[in-house]
Amino acid sequence: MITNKNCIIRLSRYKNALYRLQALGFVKVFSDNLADAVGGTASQVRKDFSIFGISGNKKGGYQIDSLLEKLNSILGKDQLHKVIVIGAGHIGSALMRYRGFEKEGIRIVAGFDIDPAKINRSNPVPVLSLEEVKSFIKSNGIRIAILAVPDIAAQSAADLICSSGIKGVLNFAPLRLKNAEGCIINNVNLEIELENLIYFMNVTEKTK
Amino acid sequence: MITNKNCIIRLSRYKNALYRLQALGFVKVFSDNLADAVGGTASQVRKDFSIFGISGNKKGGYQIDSLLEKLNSILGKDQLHKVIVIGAGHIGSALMRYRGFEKEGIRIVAGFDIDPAKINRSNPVPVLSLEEVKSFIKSNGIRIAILAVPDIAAQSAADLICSSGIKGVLNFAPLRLKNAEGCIINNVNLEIELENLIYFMNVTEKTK
DNA sequence: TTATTATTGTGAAAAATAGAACAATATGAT
DNA sequence: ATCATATTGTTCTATTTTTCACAATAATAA
Repeated sequence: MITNKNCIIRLSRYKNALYRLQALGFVKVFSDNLADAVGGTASQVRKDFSIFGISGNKKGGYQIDSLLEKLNSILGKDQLHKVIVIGAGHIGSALMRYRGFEKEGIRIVAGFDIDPAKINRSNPVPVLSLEEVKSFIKSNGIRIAILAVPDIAAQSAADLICSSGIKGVLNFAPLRLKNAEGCIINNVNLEIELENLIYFMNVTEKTK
Repeated sequence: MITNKNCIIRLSRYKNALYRLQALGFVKVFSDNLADAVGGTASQVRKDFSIFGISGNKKGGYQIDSLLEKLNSILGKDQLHKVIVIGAGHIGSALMRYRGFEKEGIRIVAGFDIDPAKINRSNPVPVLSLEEVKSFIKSNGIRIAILAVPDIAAQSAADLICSSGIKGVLNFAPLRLKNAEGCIINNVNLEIELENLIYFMNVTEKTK
């Protein structure tokens, strides 16, 4: 079992690059093309593929369509993923309106908020009461949630959805959550991303 | 020079955990407390600190306030960072309205969009025309930009702002940008984050 | 057909990162 | 004042990740 997060991220990047190449009319691709496209080395591309038993043709490179098939299968993209958003504040609402997920087979099917004023059942993506979330998860077989609530509410919301059957959480609250047994939590922390950027800006500036 | 991104991310997490501990009335902290708080090991905490010449007291742990001072200085948090947002779509607008950055010394001072309908000079965070971005960056000494434009527009927008003096970009477009000399680009790719989550959900499920 | 070339696939080497172990030592107890 | 204890700082070890290097081989050319 591969536990290298960066490796999986690279697979996603390869996949995205391959779609772009395919759109440009390319049919096959070499490891160094992909390396250029995602910013790595050719041997890392080949090693990544070899880990997952993906093989190409000596001197012939890789067929883009069959490569995409394999990557999509590894990444679980051969099925539609229904996702709910917890928290209909600025970030949560933006995610519900964001159209970029659809083409990745990710559909946001509902949002939930504790504030009655935010509830709106007639939205394209309806916003429901947080009280309904448990039954919604169960009756719709939802496995993935995006958590976009204020940090003070994040842990209790995480506990609620994980105990309701959610298996994976993408957490936007700037806070490390204790994850329930059998539930994976990935964090997206914009403040930390910016701090990181600032740190590396500063050190490269000083080095120069 | 430290190039380990994860290490810098951990520093941010330590910092955040320390503020929480401080708010709870704690004055000193031990490496294992911090390890628990951010999910690592005590020796990694001490190692991280030692890399940056941060020292505590044998048997006495670390003074939270002086530790915070040092971490904040390393992370460049002893100054206010003015940030602009390129693209006033769903994500860009949400970021402009997001209040979480302020307490981190990050102030979004303006947004820019190519669509005249999006321009609004009387907003709390004004949305200006993309044509003005170069002069705005120069006259306000802006060094950091968040890029939240459609992927088709991302590279040209990145080229524009980098050539105007931007030194760091947080890119939300699901696309790896070629970075201009002297400009650092960090990517936040929500599709890839979700794919990653899905992959690890699937493998842990199969393993079980 | 045979030689040449380009590219893969992978094992071995190197580099980077994390973790364990423990001497050094400050603190508090007796 | 001495002892016992808790905790740091750092060295050493282990693990993970990346890169190198090259044999194997498929495609192309002569």
